[in-house]
Amino acid sequence: MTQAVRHDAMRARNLALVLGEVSARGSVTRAALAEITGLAKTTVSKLVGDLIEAGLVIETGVVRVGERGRPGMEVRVSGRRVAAIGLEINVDYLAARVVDLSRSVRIRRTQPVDNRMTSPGDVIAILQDLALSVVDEAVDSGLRVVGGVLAVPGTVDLATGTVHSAPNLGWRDVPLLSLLRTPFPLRVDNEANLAALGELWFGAGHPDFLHVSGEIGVGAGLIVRGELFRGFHGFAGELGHVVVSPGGPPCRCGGHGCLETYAGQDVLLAAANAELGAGIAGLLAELDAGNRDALAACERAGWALGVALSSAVNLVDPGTIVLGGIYAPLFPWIGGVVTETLAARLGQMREVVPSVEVSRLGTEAATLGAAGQVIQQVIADPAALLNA
Amino acid sequence: MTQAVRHDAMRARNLALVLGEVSARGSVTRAALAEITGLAKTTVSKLVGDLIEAGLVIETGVVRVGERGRPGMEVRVSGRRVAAIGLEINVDYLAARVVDLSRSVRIRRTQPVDNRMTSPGDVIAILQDLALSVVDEAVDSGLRVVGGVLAVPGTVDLATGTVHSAPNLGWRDVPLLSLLRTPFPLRVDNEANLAALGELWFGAGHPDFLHVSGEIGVGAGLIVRGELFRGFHGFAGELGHVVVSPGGPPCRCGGHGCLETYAGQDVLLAAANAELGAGIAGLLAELDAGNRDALAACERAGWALGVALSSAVNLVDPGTIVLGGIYAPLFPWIGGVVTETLAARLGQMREVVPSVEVSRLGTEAATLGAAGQVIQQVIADPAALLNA
DNA sequence: CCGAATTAGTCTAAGTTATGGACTAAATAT
DNA sequence: ATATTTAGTCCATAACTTAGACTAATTCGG
Repeated sequence: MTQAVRHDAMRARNLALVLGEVSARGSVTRAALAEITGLAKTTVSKLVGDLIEAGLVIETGVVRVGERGRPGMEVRVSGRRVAAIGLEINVDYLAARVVDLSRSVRIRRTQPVDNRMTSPGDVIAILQDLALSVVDEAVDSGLRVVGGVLAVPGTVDLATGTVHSAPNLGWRDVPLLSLLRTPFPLRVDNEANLAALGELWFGAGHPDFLHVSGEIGVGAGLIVRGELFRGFHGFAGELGHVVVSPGGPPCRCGGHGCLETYAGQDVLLAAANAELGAGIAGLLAELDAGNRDALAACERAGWALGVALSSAVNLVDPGTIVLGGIYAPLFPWIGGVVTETLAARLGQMREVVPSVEVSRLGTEAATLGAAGQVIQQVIADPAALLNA
Repeated sequence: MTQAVRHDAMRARNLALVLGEVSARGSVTRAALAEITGLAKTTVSKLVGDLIEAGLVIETGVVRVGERGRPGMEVRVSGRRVAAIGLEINVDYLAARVVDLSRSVRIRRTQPVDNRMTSPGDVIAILQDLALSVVDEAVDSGLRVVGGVLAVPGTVDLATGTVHSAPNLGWRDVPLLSLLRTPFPLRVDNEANLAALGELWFGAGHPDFLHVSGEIGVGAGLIVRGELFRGFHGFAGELGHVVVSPGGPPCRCGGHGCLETYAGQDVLLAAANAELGAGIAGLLAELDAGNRDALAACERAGWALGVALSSAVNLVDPGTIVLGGIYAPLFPWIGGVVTETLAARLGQMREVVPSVEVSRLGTEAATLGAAGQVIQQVIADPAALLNA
């Protein structure tokens, strides 16, 4: 249920409203903010004053808005004080990103580690060192890291920060959060979800799409009106196990003919006769060289993706579809088939078939989404930070 | 974005908070409300006073809560003043229901009309007469009908109230809302969505489920945390066109092997060699008589439903699955297969496979959901009604 | 070059709502 | 019969937002 609204909550909401508009518009004058929000000039001035004092917003300079009259003083979100950290454990690397409140990426750090060969305990130790060193660097440049999120390729219990199952890492029931000691509040979340959020805040721009994360598994994150759809238990978006053909190849989930058995990374590499060790780069080389098996594998994967996505479109009606992860570099070979398959299965029903686009972020999406989530939280409720 | 919060908005939200708790708990004392909401006793008293004055809430009587002390005066939502109307156009009938603010169904009216044989104009005329007569009856018993929603089996543009496409009625681009003259504000919405909402407010009780409406087409409404998920264009929940087998029978949507080609009403009847004219009753008779074709058709439909639902569960992660429409009476013959198919495809991945339940409402779900939506709106923002 | 017009931002008195604590009311326990 | 406990009201106060007066900084017209 909603909470009781007292004077302080009223103020908190208006503070968030103002900061949200400043963040969305880049820079605005107080007068414009009053116009936009419907709040009185006085109120806006006071709220902006508080935000400036807290270091969340800075005055950028005088700008003439209309033809005549006193020019306004524009303000924008300050990137000097508050920052957030995004962490990621993936199959073959650990990564950290620091993003400031204005959504500029301040620090990028990626560290190759074969996490399938390493015990969870060791991975966690390395990750903790990485996080601490990155935070030190951030603090040195005057930033205050107010929080962080850790992206993991698997299902996560958000409340406890426990990894329920991460098949690609070979992890089961690892209480990640309680094993990590960080000098900032940390949460753990699913990599596909965070990648979708990353795309939302740092990529495409539109606030309605289904973001597909092709990795060894295939995940998806659905963004509706700028918000992530999680489902009841938080496991929504398991596109990899949507049915493509019920009599198809057996899948590790127990079913048959899931999308993953057609379009997962390992399957693609195997079907293309590319070296598994070379990863996606090897496949790309084969494709460039015109390897028929590789081309056929992509064709098949694209068709399967189209079939699965047609089910997804019918069920959740996304605005557009963004292909990320390994599908981003493979887009030239699969984009066309996906679009055609989708159109063939949806064209009669819908006036508009969602367009299929490429992600602009590549592998960085999840870490950026992770850090972005903390930033978003500050912008959505700055009062929580001021009063803390 | 959120709106500016002024004193009146603060009051409006607290009013909604109090009324919401009263509605959710049946009857409560002011003291308990203060405890629950966190508002001061004084504030609760004033808010409840306003709600009583507006006729939205009434005092029911003195009740002893604790062991000692002055007994509290309980209040509950009043069903005496405010009511809403739910209307439905379906293939072979028109229906109207009047529901009061306490969610009691006050008037039920169903009128058989073969809407496939009747022009939209004539259908609308009959519906308007029905609506007016029902509202008259409601007014006679002291109710004030504050709004209504009309359920239609097809895709609807919510903003304009235009039926985009209703294949079972044979309608295309009918501007329903602008053709209807009603003495209350009216909206038009999709039947499957409203049926899900009906189940939410008048049926199962839990606030997280996927409600499947089996009719000639197969639709679904997803309820998450008590809210309907609509998707970007408002067309989410088209379960009928989720892929069961990509090489399956051709579907009117242009695709192949959609769920509808296995589990739609007409397909079921045809496969069971039941008379199409007799409708679902005919099929039920055949099943009771042990007709092998009919049993096999149900087996096949249940399997297909299970396959499609496994995709749905992977994508949207519903709390439970509720089977409504024709699947409610057919549940004894399909429920088992659906559950088994679902378990076989999901068991390895998830600890908990959503349970498959029957709808308690049958054909009434959509009209109740329609009226309920208006009631819900009043409870979510009573201030809008007070100030109007 | 100066005054009128225009727009931005601040200051102040007033309005609305919630609150805390004192108060009254109505019951049980001793 | 009195103390204790709980429900609900009353009233002075506090925390916001607001409207409108005011000051500041600019352009326009003569």
